[in-house]
Amino acid sequence: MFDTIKQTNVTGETPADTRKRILETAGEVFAMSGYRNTTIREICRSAGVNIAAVNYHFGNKEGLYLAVLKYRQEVAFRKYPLDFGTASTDPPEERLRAFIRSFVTRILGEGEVSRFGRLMAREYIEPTNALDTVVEETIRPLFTRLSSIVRQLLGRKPKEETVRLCSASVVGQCLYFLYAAPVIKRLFQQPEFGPKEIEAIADHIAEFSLYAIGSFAVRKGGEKG
Amino acid sequence: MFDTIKQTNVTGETPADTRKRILETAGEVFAMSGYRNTTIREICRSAGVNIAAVNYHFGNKEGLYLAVLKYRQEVAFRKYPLDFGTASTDPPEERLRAFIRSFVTRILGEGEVSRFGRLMAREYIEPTNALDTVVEETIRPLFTRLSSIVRQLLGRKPKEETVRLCSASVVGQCLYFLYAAPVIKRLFQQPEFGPKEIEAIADHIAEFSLYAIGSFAVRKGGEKG
DNA sequence: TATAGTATCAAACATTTGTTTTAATCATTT
DNA sequence: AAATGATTAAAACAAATGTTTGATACTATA
Repeated sequence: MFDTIKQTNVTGETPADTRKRILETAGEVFAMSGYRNTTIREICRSAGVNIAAVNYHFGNKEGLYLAVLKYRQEVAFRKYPLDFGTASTDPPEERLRAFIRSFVTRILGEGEVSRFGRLMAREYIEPTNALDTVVEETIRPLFTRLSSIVRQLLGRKPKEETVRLCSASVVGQCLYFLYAAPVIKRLFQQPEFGPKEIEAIADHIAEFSLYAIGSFAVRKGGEKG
Repeated sequence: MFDTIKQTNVTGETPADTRKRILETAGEVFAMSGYRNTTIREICRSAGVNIAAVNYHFGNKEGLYLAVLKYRQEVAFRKYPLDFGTASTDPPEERLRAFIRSFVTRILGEGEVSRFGRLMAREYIEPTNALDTVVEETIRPLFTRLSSIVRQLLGRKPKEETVRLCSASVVGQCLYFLYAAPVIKRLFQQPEFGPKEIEAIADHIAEFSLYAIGSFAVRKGGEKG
C-alpha cells in the first residue's frame, strides 16, 4: 500500500530493482547506439528482464528514454559538478581550462561519468522529441556558462557573434573527438581513449582555444581585464 | 546488344534514367538521413520508381549505397576541386583559408556541392561497412593535405602529435556546424545556413585556427618559414 | 489462510522494411 | 511479325521490432 515498502521476489530483488536495472542498462545502450538504433529487446536481454517490463514500468520506448534522460541528468548534476573545483573568481583562463577538462571527460570518459554527456552528444547528431527540453535544460545553460568565460577572455565589448563563434569553436573541438572516434581509430591505429589521452586532448583544446581567443582579444577587442 | 545503345520506354526515358534517378535521389536521402534511417521505399517513392528497381539495378541496399558513394566521389572530385583555386606555392595561411572554405562549403552548402561531403560526415558519426574504404580513399588524403599545411604553419620540426591535434581542431570546428545544426537552430533561432553565414563561419574558423596555430609556432616550435 | 494489488513472463500482434518472385511490358534483332 | 533479352511493376515473403495480451507468481494486508 505504501510506496516506500518494497516487495521482494524469490530472487531476493525488489520490483524496483527491475525498473532500476532497465534504467541503468538503457542508459548505457542509448548512449552507445542512440535512440533509434537501440532495440527494447537488446536492453531487456542485457538487463535480464522480460520484454514487457519496459511497457509495464515506462509505458513505451519513448517513455523509457525520457526517464533515462531525467535519471541521468539528476545523477550527473549531483555526482559530477559542472565546474571541476574552480571558483567564479578564478581567472578566466583557469575557468576555461576547467570547463574544457570537465566537458571532455563527460564525453570521452569511460563508464558512468560520461553517460549523460554521451546522451547529450547523441541528441546533437540524432535529435529526438526530447531535444527541445534538452537544449533548454542542459545545452543552453552550459553554452551560456562557456560564453561568459569566452566573453571575459575577449575583453571589452566583444561582438556577441564573436563570442558565439568562439564558444562554438571550443565545443566543436571537444565533440569532434567523440564523433570522429571510429575515423581516428582507423587513421592512427589508436584503439581507444584512456585517461592519459583524454587529458592530452583537453590540454590541447584549452591551449589552442586560449591562444586563438587571446589573439582575438588583442587584435580586435581591446585589452583584457 | 550494344551497351551504348539505350532503349526508350513509353515515357520517353531510357532505362539508364531509372538507375540514374535512383542514384541521384538516394544520394540526397542518404546524405540527409544516414544509411540506416533511410528506407528503400522512401528513395523509390521520391524517385518515382518501383521498389524492385533497387534490387534489379544495385542488388541490394548496401550495393546501392556503395554505388552512391562511388558516383558521388567521382562527381565531387571532378566538379569541385579540392583546393579552391590556390596553388601549393601560396603561403600556408592562404592555403589553410582555402582548405577551410572548401571544407565548410562541401559540408554546409546547399544542393549538390555538399552531397559527397555530407555522406562523408555521416560516415563519421554512423559508420557503415564502407568506412574503411572511405577513410583510405577520402578522409586520409584530406587529413594528410591539411596536416601538411598545419605542419608548415607550425614552423621547424613540430611534434607530429601537435600537427595531428591542431589538424583535428580545424576539422572539429568545421564539422560542428553541421552536426550541431539542430541545436544551433534552437539556441539562436537561426533557421538555416545561407551562403552569407557559411562564409562567416569559414572566415571565423580560419582566423581562430590561424591565431592558435601561430601562437603554437611562436611559443613552441621556432619561427615560421 | 484468503484476498487484492503488483509484478513478471511467454506468447502473440501489428507494423516496418529489405528482399524476392512472377508476370507483364518494352526495345532490339531476326 | 516473331523472338529474345532487358526492364518495370505488383504482390508476396521473411525478418526485425515496438507493443499488447492473458495467464501466472509474488507480497502485503485483512
